[in-house]
Amino acid sequence: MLSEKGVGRVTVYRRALAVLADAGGREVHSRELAAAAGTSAVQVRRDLLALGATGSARHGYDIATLLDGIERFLGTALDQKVVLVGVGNLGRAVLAHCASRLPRLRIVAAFDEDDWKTGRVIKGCRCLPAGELEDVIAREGVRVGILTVPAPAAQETAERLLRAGIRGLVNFAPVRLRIPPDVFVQDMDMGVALERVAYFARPDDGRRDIAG
Amino acid sequence: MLSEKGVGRVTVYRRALAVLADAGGREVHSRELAAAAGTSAVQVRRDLLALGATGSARHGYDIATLLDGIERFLGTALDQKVVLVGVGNLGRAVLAHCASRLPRLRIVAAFDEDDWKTGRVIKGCRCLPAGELEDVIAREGVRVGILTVPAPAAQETAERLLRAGIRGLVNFAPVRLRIPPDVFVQDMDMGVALERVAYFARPDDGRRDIAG
DNA sequence: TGTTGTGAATCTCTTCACAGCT
DNA sequence: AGCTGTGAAGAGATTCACAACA
Repeated sequence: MLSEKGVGRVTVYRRALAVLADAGGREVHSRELAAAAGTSAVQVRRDLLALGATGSARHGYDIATLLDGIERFLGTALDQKVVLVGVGNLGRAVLAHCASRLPRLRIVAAFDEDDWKTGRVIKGCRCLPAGELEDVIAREGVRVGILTVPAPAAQETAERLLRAGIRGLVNFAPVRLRIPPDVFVQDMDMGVALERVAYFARPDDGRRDIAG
Repeated sequence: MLSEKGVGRVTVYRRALAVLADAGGREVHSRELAAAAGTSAVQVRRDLLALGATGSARHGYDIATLLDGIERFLGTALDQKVVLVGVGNLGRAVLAHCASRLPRLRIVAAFDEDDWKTGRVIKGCRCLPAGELEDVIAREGVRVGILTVPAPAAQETAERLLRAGIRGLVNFAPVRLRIPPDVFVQDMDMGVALERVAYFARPDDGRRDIAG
């Protein structure tokens, strides 16, 4: 009942609402949420409507009710176990980010090929040899994986994760994964992102019409 | 003449084409490019058409010609100077990634508040005190910035970058930046990404109909 | 036969416009 | 007066279907 993009926006609303609630706020208008989430007020109202929330013309939306509604909508999504594969620079950065900002998504283990990394605790997360990947995922029932391995290892690693039971992936490797469509993949390709920004920020901002 | 999303896809095509060219390939069919880029053959043909490239029914597209066409389309975009602000875990990971995979986007400097980081060379990139940010950007004419600072510093840092002349940003901070619409911003919010994946990978895959 | 090029249809998301409420 | 709720319109992107061609 809510678009794929909409789910992303709702998580942003949740974040903004949590801040407002912490600050002692009681009510919020769609316009404010829109500003916080970087979208329009109409879009906010549509999204909130789509997940059953409702507000009053006088006071807008009740923050506590809204938060509760979003939590109910997201359901078990926010309290899941996660594994991360590839404890390089990026892997460590992601581990740190998750630990400090996403406490409810528990990273049960990080995996790496390098022996000298395994056995240690990195950013509060135990690091295990890649060989134990299947065991841990199956035993813990993990459904979400984060891929921070080098590009050449991405496809093979993804397949291992899928075989072990993973149902959703955040893929930081600059590679398009070839996997069945019933597994949700979110690509985080910083190369593409950077080149896109470079394109739209380029000095020659003149339109190129029909072929250069 | 090409959508915002299309530009992102074209950069992926370019990557795939470079690999094919290195392997000695001469021609490529839209279907192959589609597989490499994770999209459909029709989409590829539309994109290529939009940037003026054309193929033959017999042999598909000529790889060299296509690469050349894409380079001409992207123009100066790929050879730009970039600055990065925030040399934490994530910043270092991004520096390493750029150095190894995006050699043409030259990161002229990384900035950080912490004195013990500045003055050193990290991942092949000189690290300067944040105070020199405006000077370097103006002097070098940098138009692209990467934000890897902590969330609380993101808005203020972004404003400093914009005042100094930055026209496009890759924002890794989990914050919606409030900046003028003529500056291109690409958000790379791993929190949103993870929560979205968690949602679509959740165990309770049952549809929730009209309100819970 | 298999592929490109492309008008038309479709689908999805977003915005507009405004009725209804307080 | 200002906000929510929502049908209708609009804009974009993607897919369908097929003509043209080698």
